[in-house]
Amino acid sequence: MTESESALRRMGLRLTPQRSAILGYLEGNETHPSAGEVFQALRAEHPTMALATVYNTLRCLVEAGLILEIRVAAGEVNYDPDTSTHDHAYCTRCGRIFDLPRAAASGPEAGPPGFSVESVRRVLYGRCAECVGKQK
Amino acid sequence: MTESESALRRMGLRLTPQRSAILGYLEGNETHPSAGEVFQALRAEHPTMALATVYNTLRCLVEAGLILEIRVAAGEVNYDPDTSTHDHAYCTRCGRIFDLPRAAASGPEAGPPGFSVESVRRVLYGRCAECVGKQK
DNA sequence: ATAATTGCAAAAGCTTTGCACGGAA
DNA sequence: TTCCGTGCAAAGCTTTTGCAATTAT
Repeated sequence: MTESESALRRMGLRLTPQRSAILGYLEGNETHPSAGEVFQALRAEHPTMALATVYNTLRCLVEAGLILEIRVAAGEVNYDPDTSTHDHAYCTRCGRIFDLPRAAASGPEAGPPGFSVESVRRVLYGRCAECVGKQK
Repeated sequence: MTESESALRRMGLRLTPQRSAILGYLEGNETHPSAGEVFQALRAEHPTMALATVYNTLRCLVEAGLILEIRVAAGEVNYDPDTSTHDHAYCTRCGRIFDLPRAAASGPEAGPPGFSVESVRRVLYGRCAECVGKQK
């Protein structure tokens, strides 16, 4: 059983084949897939898995703190299995999301008066190396 | 004619009553409304305005650089008439979005190798003063 | 006059929900 | 055995699109 799987159990969640598959796909995955992409990727190996199950599972995993959800593009939520502190760079042409180490001095984390900060997200928007200079 | 309106003209866009109304509603608005909220707010004064027009107009204004779109909550895009450099704080309980001045030292703005940065967004997630301590 | 823009309605995505069956513990 | 989780289908939302009629320039 992987570390993530035992973490699931610790959260009081059952370990089903579907959850194993989704966790296994996310593990070490740096593509920041959306729910739909996870579904497509697992379809070959798990033809009966429902898209709703993918959504349900991803929500569970987020609530359990095993993965992060990131919102950089309109119309979809992407998931990141790396829960350590880091930033993201989003290419506005190809849509890819890159991980970035967060610099030590990334600014004060103070909100408005009385605001209790739980997490800080930082996203760089621009063109990735492959898309720089290309039109449209 | 307001500054925003002449800016519209400069972009080669026509100045319609609907666009004036939307610009007027956004001007100085600090609530970061979604398209649906803009539509609801203008409904009384402009009963014939279509929701699609609101969406079209907001997209125009974003492309013209007159407003910013911000994505902090799932399922909707919010708009910010303040295009100056600043950050946001999002209350995960009540959903309100607050403006934050961006500190001078807000970290390096370098992406992956070859990445050309166009803009940087920073969001603090947490509980606002009114929601801190409240349950759920 | 001309072409952009609107309103309306339909459609397209993404995501959630209800419910009966099936499987993990 | 228990009841959580799955699959399926339907519904909910936000957003986009097609097209005829309207209107800014």
